[in-house]
Amino acid sequence: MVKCTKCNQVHAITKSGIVRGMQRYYCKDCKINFTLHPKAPQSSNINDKKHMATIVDIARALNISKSTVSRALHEHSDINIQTRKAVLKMARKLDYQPNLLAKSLVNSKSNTIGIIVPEFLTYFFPTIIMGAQEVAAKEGYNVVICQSQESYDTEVSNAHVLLSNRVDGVLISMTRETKKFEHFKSFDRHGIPVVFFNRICEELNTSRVLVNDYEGAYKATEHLIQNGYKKIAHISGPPSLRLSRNRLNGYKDALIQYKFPIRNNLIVEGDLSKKAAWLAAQKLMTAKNRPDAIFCVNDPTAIQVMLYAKKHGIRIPYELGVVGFSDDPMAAVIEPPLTTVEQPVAEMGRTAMRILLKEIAVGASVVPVNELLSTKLIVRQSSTGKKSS
Amino acid sequence: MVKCTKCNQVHAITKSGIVRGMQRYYCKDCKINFTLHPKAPQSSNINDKKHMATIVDIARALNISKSTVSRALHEHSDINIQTRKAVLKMARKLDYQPNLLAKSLVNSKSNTIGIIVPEFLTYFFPTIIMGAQEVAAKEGYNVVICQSQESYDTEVSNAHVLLSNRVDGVLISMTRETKKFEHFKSFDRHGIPVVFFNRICEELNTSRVLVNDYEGAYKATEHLIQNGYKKIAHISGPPSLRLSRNRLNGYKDALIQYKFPIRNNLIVEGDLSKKAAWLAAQKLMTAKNRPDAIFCVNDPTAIQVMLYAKKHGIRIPYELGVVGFSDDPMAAVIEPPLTTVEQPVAEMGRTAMRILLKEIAVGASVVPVNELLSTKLIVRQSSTGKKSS
DNA sequence: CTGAAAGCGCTAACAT
DNA sequence: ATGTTAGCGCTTTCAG
Repeated sequence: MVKCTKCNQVHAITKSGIVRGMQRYYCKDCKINFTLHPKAPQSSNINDKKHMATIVDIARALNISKSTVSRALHEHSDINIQTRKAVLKMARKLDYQPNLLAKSLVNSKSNTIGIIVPEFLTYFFPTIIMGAQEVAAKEGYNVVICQSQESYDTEVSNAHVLLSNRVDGVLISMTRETKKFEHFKSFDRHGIPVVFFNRICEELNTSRVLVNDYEGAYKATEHLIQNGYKKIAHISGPPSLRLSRNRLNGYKDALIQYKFPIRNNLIVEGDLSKKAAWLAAQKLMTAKNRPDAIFCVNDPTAIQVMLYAKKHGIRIPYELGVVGFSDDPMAAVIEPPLTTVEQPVAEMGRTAMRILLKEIAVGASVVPVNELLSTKLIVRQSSTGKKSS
Repeated sequence: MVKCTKCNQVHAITKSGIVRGMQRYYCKDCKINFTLHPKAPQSSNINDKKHMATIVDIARALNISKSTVSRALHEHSDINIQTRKAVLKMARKLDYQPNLLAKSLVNSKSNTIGIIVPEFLTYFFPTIIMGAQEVAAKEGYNVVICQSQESYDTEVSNAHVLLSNRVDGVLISMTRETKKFEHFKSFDRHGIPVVFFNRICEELNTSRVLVNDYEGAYKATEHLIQNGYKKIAHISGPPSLRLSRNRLNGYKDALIQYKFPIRNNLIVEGDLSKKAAWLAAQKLMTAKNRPDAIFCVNDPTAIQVMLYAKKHGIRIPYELGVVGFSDDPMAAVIEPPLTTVEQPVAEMGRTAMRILLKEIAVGASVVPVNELLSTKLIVRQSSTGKKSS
């Protein structure tokens, strides 16, 4: 309630325009115009434990304008060096922390990158994130990480969160159950670049970073063949993911190349989870015509196979050869050590982030790139027992 | 350059106050006042692929005020149900995504929690983060994760980033080299609640979540004693961390309780890293009077000890008993399976986040709580060879 | 070299 | 039930 400065009454006041940004009032009784001046800066506010200093606080303390403070803080063109020093000093004194929310709002640029991964309990995604963060940090970007937990709905909600937080770009590895892509497209609609890695979205024409899954799988299968295994099975990933299909194809083509038959009962579909891996192992090893080797879509799967074999007294590598994919640290520790296809995990994160930051910098829609990193077979003892036995 | 609306000249123009938020100009030549009206909303803007719809776009489209839109979007008190529906429909049509940056700025509340961890490559911290995220998500909070990488400088910079991003609260597990705490105190200075977990800061009077490290270590050591081991060594963590000291004390007290001598040459300080663990194992096992069991400060350390033993043909558990701490998934996979002290890792994250959110909700400085979660000894084969042999 | 003003998108107090 | 206004903290023309 505004009171007249003269009669101190409230009932006869009407507004009468704005002058120099201040509301002007008119008292019908006293017939005067007046403006309410902002209350003197309550010093209580600045001393308030909770108050975070702003550029206005610095400006007031130095009796200069906030524009000058802003410029001083940004080593802007030509600022009086004295002024600059004074501002910097005061900023430190007031423990000034720039409010990036405000800055982002003004600039329509949050300097934040979103990452969506299905999980980060196995070593794979954390390592990718580390690589990505390393590159992002160098360029002054922050990273917010979302876990979709292999759930499509969660992934959709992750996408909204990132959009609402106005991230400048997004790195994505899809869930295994994602079949609709509207939530990804909305990034594009708003001009937010997206780079897929590892589990890419084939329906969208964005940049992608992958390892050569086909080649890795081919080498793994070839290795088993060359080590004397005859009935080589494969536990695959969900066919919705291209990496599953590529690894499956690598496996098949190696068999074909070496004139091995492709038997459908030796190909069991998993979903990359431990549980599915265990069931697949069970299915394969209890069949009449059981395999003497298994190439697994990833290391966690291979490790479940080994645990299953151990539990049932199946000797690795003599009765069963096993090869995995990823070189999970566990692979080197399990007994016998697991042969696996090493992929440059951290490098994948770095590469994806590098591409993304470039797309952000360029701004306009760029031609998507497809980066294909190569793999390397790491031979350990889980796959070398047949020939020598 | 403002041109007079009448004479179209520029030289005689001066400003003459602001009316209804619009700058008013005066042409000295023509002696008229005029206002430059904002150019008609360029419809190009709305159709612009990049443009993100705002409440103003919705308001304009519906010819209502933005407050009404804001209210409709928030199921506010009493809004005409028709209006609400229209707004919601238009919001969907324009693919409206609320700008949380703006919202946070206005509310001085970002609905974001910062987490600082030393690393997230072992399973431990990712699991904690998962637990924390789970609780945060339920309350509508986002989480931004920072890795200090065991570096004090990085940790300081992490703290600044979180402060600048105006997180509403912070969860921290310190680096092993943090000895100064100014960067933590600044959270408190700005009224941002902090909860430490696992690696707490003893100098700060904040809430903390820990497991009963002492008790876990005591049980582990007691277990080794009861299984017939006589010369029980300990590879500890850096004494800067309280958890190291607590585990060390648990170890010592168990020895004392059972009237075992405490020999300083059987206590080797590690730093939780693999490398230090390997060196510690080497130091212990090449000493004249080598131990017949080692209680390790954590599982990664214990695993290095086992790998060292394997490499040098030391048979576990017969010549050397090993116990770890944490129940890392690797512990169950290594051969022989590793006896370890299980701690409720995900629960630790959940508890810490619950406490933090409560402190945020209460607002004022609350009495810090100390949560102590309990541990459980998981007996596997790495520690049960002596008695039976 | 510095200041004044506008505006980023939103909420909320106030006024109808 | 809806509109008006101010302001969150910052950057960025524009005008001296």
